[in-house]
This record gives sequence, C-alpha cells and structure tokens, in this order.
Amino acid sequence: MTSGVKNRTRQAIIDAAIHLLAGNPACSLGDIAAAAQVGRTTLHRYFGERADLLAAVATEGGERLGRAATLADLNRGTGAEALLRLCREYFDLGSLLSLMFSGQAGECWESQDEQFLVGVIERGRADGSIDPALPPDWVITLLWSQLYAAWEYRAQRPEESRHHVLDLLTRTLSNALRQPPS
Amino acid sequence: MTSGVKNRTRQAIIDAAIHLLAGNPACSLGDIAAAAQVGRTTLHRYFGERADLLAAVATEGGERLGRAATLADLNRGTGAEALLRLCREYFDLGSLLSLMFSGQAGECWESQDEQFLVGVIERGRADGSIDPALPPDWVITLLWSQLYAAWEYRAQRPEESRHHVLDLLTRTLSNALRQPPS
DNA sequence: CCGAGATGGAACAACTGTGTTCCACTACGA
DNA sequence: TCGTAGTGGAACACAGTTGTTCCATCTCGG
Repeated sequence: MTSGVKNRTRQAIIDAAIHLLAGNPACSLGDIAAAAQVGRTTLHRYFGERADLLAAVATEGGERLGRAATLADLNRGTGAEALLRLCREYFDLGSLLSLMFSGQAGECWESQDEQFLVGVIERGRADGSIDPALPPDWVITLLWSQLYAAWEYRAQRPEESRHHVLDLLTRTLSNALRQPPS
Repeated sequence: MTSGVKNRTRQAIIDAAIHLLAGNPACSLGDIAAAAQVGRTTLHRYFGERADLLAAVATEGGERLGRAATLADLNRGTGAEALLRLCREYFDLGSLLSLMFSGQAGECWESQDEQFLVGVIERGRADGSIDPALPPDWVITLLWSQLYAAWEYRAQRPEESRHHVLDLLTRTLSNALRQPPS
C-alpha cells in the first residue's frame, strides 16, 4: 500500500502540528516537522504553505469534535446531563482543546457545530436542569473556558489523576449551570 | 515638566502593548508603536528590546492586579464573598485579563500574589461558603478561566451591558463554588 | 537486481521583524 | 531668539521563517 505510508506521514505531521500549535500558535514549520520526525521538505510536499497545514488541522479538529459529540449521545437524558457527557468526551481531546479555545484554527467548525450545542442547552433550560437565566452563548463560553481550565490544571500537575480532574470539572460545571435555590 | 512628557509616552506604549498583546502575543513592535501613535524609534528609545517592553507590561499588570486586590477589601465577609468582590474588580481590568490568563507576561506576579488568593479560598472553605472538596488551586484556575470567559463574551457582544455580563459571571462563579445540596 | 515512490538535506531567494544609527523636525522654556 | 528635550523617518545589517529547487538516499515490490 503506497498511500498507507503517505497517510501515516500526513497524520504524523497533523498530530505534531496540533500539539505544538497548542503550546505556541506562532511556532515555525521547522519545529513542527522536527516534532513529526519528518524533514521540512516533506512537510512542504504535503502542505504547500502554512495556511494549508492550518486548514488541515482545523478539519482534523472539526472531525474529532464531531466524533466526541456522537459518542456523547446528546439526545439522552436532561440537557445538563447531555452537556456533561459532552464535556467528558471533549476533555479527552487533550491539546486540541487549547487550539480550539484560543480560536487560532477554530473558525472552521464553530459556525456549524455551535448550533447543536445551543439546541442541547435550550433543552436543559426547558427541562429545568440548566438555569434559564443563563443565555446559551454564555453557557457555551463557560463550557469551553472550564474545559480549557481543566486541561491547564491537569497539564501542570502530572501527579493528579485524569479521573480526579474530570471530577472537579464535572462538579463545578454542573453546579454553575444549576438553578440557584433561592 | 520634562519627565511628564516621557511618562505619558511611556504609558501610552505600555497601554497599547497590553491591548495588542492580549489579542496577539506575537504582534510586532511596529504594530505596538503604531497603536501608541509613536514612532518605532521612540519605542526602542524607551524599551531597548522586546523583552524590556514585556517586562514593563508584566510589572504594570502586577500593579493593576495589586490595586484591584486592595479595592476588593479581601478581609471582609466570607471567603466566597471576598472572592466575588475580587472577581468584580478584576473584571474591569479588561484586556489585561487575556494577557494574564494566557500567561505570556504573567510569570512575574503569580509567584507572590497567588498566595493571598489561597488564603482567601482557605477561609471560604473553612466558613462553608466554598465547597471544601475543591482544592484552592482549582478554584484559582476556575476564577481566571471564568473571568477570561466573561471578558471574551463581552468583547464579542458590544450590545451587552457591562453589568449584565458581570451578573452572569457572578452567578455562575458563586454557584460553581457553593457546596452541592445533596 | 531494478525502478518507482517516498523521503531528507543542502542551498537559494524573498520576506518580515529586530535593533541600531543618523539626521531633520517640533515644542517649549530661558 | 536660541538651545534643548523629545520625537519621527529613513536607512542599514542581522536573524529567522518561508517557499522552492535539485539531488542523494532509502525501501519496497516485481
């Protein structure tokens, strides 16, 4: 399979790009090629110019986000439950979170996928699992910011178990969305 | 007053740097100079090299954070109340939030000022206003991420009143920190 | 073994950002 | 009016990134 090698190389470059761009959106193509254990010439063979690579990264990110949303089975349970399941799936996307959150390569997915999120949140506002005083857009912003916070928190504390951080994230996010008792 | 002019120019450069660096940490000195309505030569006269400007921005940021903390009168009320007051003060720091949150120039303040935050949070955990299950470090991360979220939310919606966004922020943050009823 | 596909390295020109020097201009007080 | 502090622009050398070309190497299947 000749195209098998090509796909593997292409994927290695994209993976390296995701990790490096997450840490430094202005990192050089040489750094990305090195991280992918690939010559800079080869990188340019696959992605003519920087913008092409960024576009491929954005596409890859969009696909991963889509798969996570599918896994989350958003139609089940209350709106808040669905949102928390999605949050768990997103959490495992790792450094892709930084990339999406900083919005460097995230313009591609937002326009489409943000809409289904609004739907889930509206459902939660209707069934009482999400405080109706919170606009859906604000809930989305909150979701992303807490996801990024959890990712950062975990990245700086290797001794913390993934499960513990995920538990903190779930607890604070579900609390934040709940209707106040007053 | 000969130094009055110099101070004004210096401050204009730092202000411009804060705003531009918040949007793009890799922006050029030429852009900053243009935003400050100052020649690139003048910018280099005040800050020999890029690192000098970044250091000045970090210092300025540290001072503004310190003033905000003073205004928040952190010894008054429960830990959660004090934290929310601090949050309101921080909210008005504007684009400085992005800069501190992204941590590009924020290494300077963190080591010192993060400690008093831990103290306030510990107080809240002791007096029951903050869920003791949340580690202080996580609360700090949460505080910053929600502040940044609110700032982003507001920046993208000029029609929203400052008060309304601040209200959303206060509501979700105080909810997130509260002990769950179960 | 051989040839095609895939790669890596060297070298190159173009561009951008940086830091510096030099000179002309403006404003303001003595 | 003159001198000085503050400034802006032009020009320069330097470094890093980018995109390109050319050639050598490697690794397969036939």
